[in-house]
Amino acid sequence: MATRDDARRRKPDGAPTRQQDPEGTRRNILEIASEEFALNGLSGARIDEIAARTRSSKRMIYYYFGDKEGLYLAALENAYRLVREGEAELDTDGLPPVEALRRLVEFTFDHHHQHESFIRMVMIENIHHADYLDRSEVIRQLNVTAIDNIAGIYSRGVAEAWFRPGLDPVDLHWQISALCFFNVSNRATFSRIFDRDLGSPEAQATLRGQVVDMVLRYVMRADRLAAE
Amino acid sequence: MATRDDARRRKPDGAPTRQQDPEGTRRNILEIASEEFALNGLSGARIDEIAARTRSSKRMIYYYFGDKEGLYLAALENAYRLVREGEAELDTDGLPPVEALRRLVEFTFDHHHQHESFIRMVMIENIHHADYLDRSEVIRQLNVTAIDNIAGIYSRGVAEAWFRPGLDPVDLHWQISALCFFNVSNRATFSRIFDRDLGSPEAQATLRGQVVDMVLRYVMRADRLAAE
DNA sequence: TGCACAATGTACGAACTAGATAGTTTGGTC
DNA sequence: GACCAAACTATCTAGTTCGTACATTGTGCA
Repeated sequence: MATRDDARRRKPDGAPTRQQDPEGTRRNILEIASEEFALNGLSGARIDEIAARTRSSKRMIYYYFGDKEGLYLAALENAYRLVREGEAELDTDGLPPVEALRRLVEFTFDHHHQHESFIRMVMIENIHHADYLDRSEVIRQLNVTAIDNIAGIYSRGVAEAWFRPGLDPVDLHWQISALCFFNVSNRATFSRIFDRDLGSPEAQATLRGQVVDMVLRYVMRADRLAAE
Repeated sequence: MATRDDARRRKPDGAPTRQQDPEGTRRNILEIASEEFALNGLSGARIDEIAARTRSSKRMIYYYFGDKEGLYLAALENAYRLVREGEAELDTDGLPPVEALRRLVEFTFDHHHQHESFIRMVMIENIHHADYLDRSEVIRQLNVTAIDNIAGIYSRGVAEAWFRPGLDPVDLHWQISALCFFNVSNRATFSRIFDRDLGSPEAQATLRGQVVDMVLRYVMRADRLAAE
């Protein structure tokens, strides 16, 4: 298939020619818009600035996305979709429960760390009281799988007497998310206030180990822990 | 002392008279500005809107705070000061280490919960990569006491063989903060995605108990846990 | 080949927004 | 009661920002 990499083709005589590429234009706009919104927020991002960085024009933004809010919503949905797709890569089948849970937490920690702009979009969305997420049919459907994964690991762990019973997988997901999310979302203020660079590889390695530890200690039976 | 409650006094003939009250005007502007910034963010908040809600005027905002960023910085410092002052109310002296730590975590959880607009200011500041916090001499000085408190409890706990050794009080503070902060900061998106109202008193009580549990299990020696 | 419609470029305007200018009133001091 | 700095009011402006009107070009299809 002949993909179009360059935005503008040229006629044989060298004069630029308009080229139609709806999908490419749309994608290009969405990419730039996502960066700008993640960086500056909904009200902070500027349509003109987004348009300027695009290979396209402001006219096309309105043509494809309606208005600024429509563009923001599309960027938000895109961020969720990308990240949830990435999560599908995690495979804990066949691992013993404790190892599976450790793996899940490490993966979540790393994944959040690697997708800072997704984290920022979620922060921004929370500033807006999740109003736009609420309007999105798409996003809610994307979030069930994460729970299935945890629930599976947890129930195996309980069955094999490694984990204590009575915990709720959604709550577990909440706790893991809290630690992994905060690591990215509040790094700036925490680093400044306590005068530590929490973004350094060493600091991240330490935090990661502690987060794993914290979750495992929470879930595992006390008698299993004592045996360490 | 004669405090001024009404913004405008009136002459005997009933005509409004201009009244001077620098401190009151400043404080009034700061209050309204804090609300608006916490609600809408730095770029989202409107000077005109703030001025309109004030008992004062736009001119006075510039008179006292220079520009929009100056006003934002003042609001940020105010938020930190208020919350840190509130934290001083916590007293764990005389409590056994485990109870003291439990108390500390519960207090932090409740305190964050009660000061949502502070949390929002910190979120907003993180969106801005803590740039304004960086410019503030005032704020950094406010944050040492929190660590002293934790450090004291922890070292007592280790000495009395309830807590395992080798943990860093700042890291501990990080973990407690992460859980308590996330509870407020991400409530909107989490509630919507998992279709639970995490703001309800019941949900909050559950989460609170789990957070306390999580921290205690992380800090306590395994043999002490097993004895429960 | 020509038609209908999708995709794109250019220019502009109405509303908004941060901030400035100019002048007035107040309360304390000597 | 004259004087002055601080506190305050009313009004204006330069620049920005979202969004649109109108014109033009490309493409699939009858």
